[in-house]
Amino acid sequence: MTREPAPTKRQLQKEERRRQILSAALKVFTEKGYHAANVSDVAAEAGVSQGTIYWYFESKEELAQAAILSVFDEWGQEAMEAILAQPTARGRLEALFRGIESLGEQMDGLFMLFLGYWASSPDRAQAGQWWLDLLLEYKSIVARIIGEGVQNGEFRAVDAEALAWSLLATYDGLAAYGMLLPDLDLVRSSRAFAETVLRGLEVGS
Amino acid sequence: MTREPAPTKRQLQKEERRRQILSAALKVFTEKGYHAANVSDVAAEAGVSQGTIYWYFESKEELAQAAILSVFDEWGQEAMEAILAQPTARGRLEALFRGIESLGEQMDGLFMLFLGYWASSPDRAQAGQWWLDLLLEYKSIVARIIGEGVQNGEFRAVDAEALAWSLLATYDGLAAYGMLLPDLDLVRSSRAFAETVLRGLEVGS
Amino acid sequence: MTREPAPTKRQLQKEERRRQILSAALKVFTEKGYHAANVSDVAAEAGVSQGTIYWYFESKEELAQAAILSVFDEWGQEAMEAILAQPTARGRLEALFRGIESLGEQMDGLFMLFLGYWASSPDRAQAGQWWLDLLLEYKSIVARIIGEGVQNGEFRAVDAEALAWSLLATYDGLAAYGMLLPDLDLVRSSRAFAETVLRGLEVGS
Amino acid sequence: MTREPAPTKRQLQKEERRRQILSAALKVFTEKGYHAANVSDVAAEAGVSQGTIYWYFESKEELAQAAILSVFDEWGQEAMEAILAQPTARGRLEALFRGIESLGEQMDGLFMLFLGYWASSPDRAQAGQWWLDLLLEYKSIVARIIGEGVQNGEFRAVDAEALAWSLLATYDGLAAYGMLLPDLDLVRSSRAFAETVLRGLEVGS
DNA sequence: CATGAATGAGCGTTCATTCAT
DNA sequence: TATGAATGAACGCTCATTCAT
Repeated sequence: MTREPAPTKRQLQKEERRRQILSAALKVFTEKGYHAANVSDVAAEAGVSQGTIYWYFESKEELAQAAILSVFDEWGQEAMEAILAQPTARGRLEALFRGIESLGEQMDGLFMLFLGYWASSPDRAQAGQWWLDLLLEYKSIVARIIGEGVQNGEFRAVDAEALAWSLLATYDGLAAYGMLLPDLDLVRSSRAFAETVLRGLEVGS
Repeated sequence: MTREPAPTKRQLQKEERRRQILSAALKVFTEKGYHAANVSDVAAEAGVSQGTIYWYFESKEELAQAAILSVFDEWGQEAMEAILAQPTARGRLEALFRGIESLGEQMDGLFMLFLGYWASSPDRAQAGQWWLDLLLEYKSIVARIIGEGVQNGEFRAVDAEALAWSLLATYDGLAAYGMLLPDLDLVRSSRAFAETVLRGLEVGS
Repeated sequence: MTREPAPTKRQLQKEERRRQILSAALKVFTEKGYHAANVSDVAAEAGVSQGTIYWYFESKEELAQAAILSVFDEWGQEAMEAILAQPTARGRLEALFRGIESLGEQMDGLFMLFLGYWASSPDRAQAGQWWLDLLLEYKSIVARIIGEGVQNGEFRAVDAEALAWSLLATYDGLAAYGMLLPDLDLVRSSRAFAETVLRGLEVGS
Repeated sequence: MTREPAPTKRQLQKEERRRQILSAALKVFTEKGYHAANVSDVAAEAGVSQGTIYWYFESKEELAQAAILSVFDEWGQEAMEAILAQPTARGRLEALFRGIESLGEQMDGLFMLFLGYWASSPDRAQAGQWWLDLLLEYKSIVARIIGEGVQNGEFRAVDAEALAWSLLATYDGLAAYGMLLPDLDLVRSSRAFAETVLRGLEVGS
C-alpha cells in the first residue's frame, strides 16, 4: 500500500510555508481588518519577506480569500459530521447551531475580514463570488434540514428556503455584533434564539 | 425657556448645503462602499469642491457617520410611531419587523457602508461607538417589547435581552445578504422568520 | 479689441506650473532615459511633490509624451516657416535638413526618450500611436517636397514616399548615434549626407 | 600551434545549453523589448529555471548583450563575404545595403532590443560600449568602401567618414520605423535610398 | 464660504538576483 | 549543474487632508 506519488521534502516544506503564511494572514487580517492590514504586516507575522507572500499567493485579495476558506474547509467537515450524526431534523438543526457557536471568536473575525474585503471591492458582484458559493452551500444545508423536518412531520409547514436565509443571517449578524461588543454573550443569544426558533417550528397542538 | 435665535438666511443656506453633501455622500458611499468611494467622488456628486466638504465635515470618517445617522434619525421616528401605535407586544414586534423591511434596499447599502468603514478602522472599539450606541438603543427597544410581552403573559418566559440581539442580528445579516444576492427576496425571508419567531414566543398549550 | 475670455491669475499660474513640470520632465527623462528616471526625480527637479505631478498629468507615460510633443510643437512651427520661405524644392529640402540639425542635442535626448519609453511598452502598437502620427506628418511633408521637385523637373523621377522615409530615418538614426558618441560631429555628417542626396536627386545630364 | 584541447561531452552540452538560452533570450527580448521581458520569461522559453540562466550569464544585461552580439557574429561573416566578392566600390556598397536588408525583421527587433536596454541604462556611456565597438567597426567598413571609391575615381570627393555615419544611421532608423510601422516597406525604402545615394556619389559629368 | 492646487505618507506589486538543497 | 524558493529594494500611483487665494 503506497501513498500518493511521494511528496518530496521540498513539496512538504512548501506546503508548510503556505500554511504558515495563511495562518499569519488569518491572524493579521482578522485583527486589523482587510484594509488596515498590510501585506508587509502579514509577512512580518509569518516571518518571511513581502516577496515570499507573492510566491505563494497572487495578490492580497487572493491571500485573504484563501485564509477565509481555509477556516471553513476545516470547520465544515467537523460540523457536517456532527450534523449528520443526528437522527431527527430538530437534532440536526441544534447540531448546526452548536457548530456555528463553536466557531466562536474566529467566526467574528472571519466575517469582518470578509466584509472589510468585500464591502469596498470595486466590483462587488465578482469579488464575493467565492464567498457567495460558500453561503449558498450552507443555505442549502439548512434548507434541506428544515425541509426534511417539514416532510417527516417534525416541523410545521414553513418556507424552508426563506427561513434558512434568515437563520444564517442571524449567525452572521451575531458574529458582527461579537466584534463590536466583546462583552456580548454570543452563546447566550444563540441559545435563546435557537430555543425560540425550534419551538416556533414545532407542530402546533 | 428661550426660542432658538431665529435662523438667519445664511444659516439656512448652510444647513441646505450640508444636507446636499450628506445626500451625495449617502449615495456615493452606499454605491461604492466606504473605501472605494473617494471624498472627491462625493464632492463631484454634490457639485461642490473637495475643500468644501471639509468645511462641513471634519473628515471622511465623520462624513460617513453623519450620512448613516441621518438615515436612522429619520427612519427611527417613523418606525417608533408605528410601533407604539400597537396595543399588543406581538403587534409591536410585527410593526418593528415591517419597519425594518421598509428600509429595504437602503438598509443594505447602509449596513455595508458602516461595515466597510468600520471593518478596517485602526481603532475599532472607538470608531464604532456611535454605531454601537445606535445598536444598543434598538436592542433596548426590542428587549423592552419582548420583556413586556413576557410580563403580560403574551409570550413565553424567554431571555429577552439575548433574544433581542439575535433578532437584530438577523436583520443586519439579511441586509448584508441583500447586497451579496440582489435576487434574494428579503421580504419573503423576513416574513418566514417573523412568523416562526412569533410562534416560538407564543405561550405553549 | 478684447483678448480671450480673460485668463485668470489662477489659470496663468497653473499653466506656468505645467510648463515648469514639463521642462523638468524633459531634462530628467532625456538625461536618464524613460525607465531609469523616476517620477520623484522629475518632481524634485521641478521643485514640487510627487502628488503634484499627478495633478497635471495622468501618468508617467502621459508626462513623457507631453514632454516630447512640447518640443516638436515649438520646433515644428519654426522649421515649417523656414521651409515654406524657400522657392525651390531643393531649397526646401535644405531648409528641412538645417532645421533638424538645429534640434541638435535636444533631438538626441528626445529620440532616446521616446525609444526608451516605447521600446519596452507592453503594447507597442498603441503606445507609440501619437509618435507615429508625428512621424507620418513629417514624412508627408518630406514626401511632398520631393514630389513637387519631381513634378516641376527639379528632381529625377524617384519614389518620393519611400525616399522620404529613408531621409527621416537617417536623422533619427543620427540622433541616436549622437547620444552614443558625444564626439560625433552630427552637423558634418548631416552636411555630407545632404550634399550627396541632393546631388543624387538632381536631374542627370 | 596547438589544437583546442578536444571539447569534452560536458563542454558540448554546456555550449548547447548556452545556445538554447541565447536563442530564447533573442526571441523573448525582441518580442517584448528589454524592459518588458523578464528573466523568467526567457527561462520559460528556454525550458530551464531562472537559476540556470544565472549559471550561464552574469546578469540580464549580459544576457541581452550576448544575444545581440550572437546575431551580428553570424550575420557579419556572411555579409562581409558578399561585400568582398564585389570588384567595384559601387558593387560593395550595394552588397552592403542588400546585406542589411536581409537582416530584415530580425534587425528591427535587435535595434529595439538594444535601445530598450541601453536607453535606460544608468551609465549609458559604459553600457553601450560593446554596441559602440560594433558600430565603429561597421562604420569603418563603410567608410573604407567609400574612401576607396573616391580614391579610384569611382566616386566624387566626399567626406567618407561623415557620410558613412549617415548611411548606417539610415538603416538603423529604418529598422526602428519597421517596428513602429509593420506595414512600412523597408526594402522599397532601402532601394530608393540606395539608388539616390549611389547616384549622388557618381562622378558628375 | 468656496475653491482647487498642493502635499506626502503609504500601499500593493514586481523582478533581478541569491542561495540552500 | 540545476532548481525554485526566497529576498528586498524600488516604483508608480492614490487620496485624505491642508491651505493660499
